[in-house]
Amino acid sequence: MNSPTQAELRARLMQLFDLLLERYGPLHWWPADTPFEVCVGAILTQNTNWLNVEKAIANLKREGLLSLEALWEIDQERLAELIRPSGFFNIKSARLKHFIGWLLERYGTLDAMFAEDWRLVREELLAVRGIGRETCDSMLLYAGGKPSFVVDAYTRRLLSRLGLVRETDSYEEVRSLFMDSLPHDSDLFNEYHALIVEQCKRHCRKKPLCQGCPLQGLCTRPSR
DNA sequence: ACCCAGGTGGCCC
DNA sequence: GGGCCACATGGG
Repeated sequence: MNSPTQAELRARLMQLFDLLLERYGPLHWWPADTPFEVCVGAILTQNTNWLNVEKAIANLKREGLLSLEALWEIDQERLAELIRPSGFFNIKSARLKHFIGWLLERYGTLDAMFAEDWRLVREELLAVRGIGRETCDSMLLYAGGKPSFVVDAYTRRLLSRLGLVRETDSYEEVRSLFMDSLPHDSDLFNEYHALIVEQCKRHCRKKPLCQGCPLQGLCTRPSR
C-alpha cells in the first residue's frame, strides 16, 4: 500500500475532526479554572486516570495551594501527601517542585512565560526534569493557548488503528502529522485533542479492536 | 484478582 | 535511537 499524499492526509485529518466534532463537541478543554491549574494537572495526569487527578487537585484547592507562590512555599513531603490520590506522588511532587522552581527563576510568572515565543519555551520546558513532550505541549496548548498539538496514548491508539501512523512512530513523528497537515490554530488543536480523548475513553479500549467503530470509513487499512 | 489510566527518566545496548 | 523498568493510586 502506497502512503497517502500530503493533501490526502490533510483531508483525512479534517474529515476525522468533523466527524468527532459532530458526535461530541465542542468540548472546550482543559477542565480547570486557571492556566496554572492546567499546568499542575498536566503533571499530575501523567499515566494516571483523570478521576484520581481530580481528587488531588481538590485537595490542593481545599488547602489554598493552587498558586505558584503557595506551591513554592510548601514542603515537598506535605505536597506529596496531598496529591497521593493521583499516584506516583513522590515523583510528581518532585516534578511539581522542579517546574515551579524553574518557572520562578526563569520567568517569574506564567504570563511572562507565555509572552515569550512558544517554540523557544517548548525547548526550555522539555529541559525541565519531569516535563516530557506531552506535558509540555499540554501546558502550551491548554494553559497558554499556543498552537502546539498534543499527542498522547489515545492519539496513538486511534491514529494507528485508522492506519494514519504506525505503532512505532515517535512522539514527534505523530505530532508532525498534525502540525504539518493542519493550520496552526490553537482552537482547532484544543478541540481536536479533546475529541480524540473523548472518542477513545468511550470506544477505544485496549483489548477489543473497535468492533463496529463508527470511524471505519476513515480507515486506510482493511477492517478485520 | 486482575487490568488499566490524558508519561517520564534512568539505565542499558 | 529503542527496549525495559520503576514509579502508585483508585476505578471497572
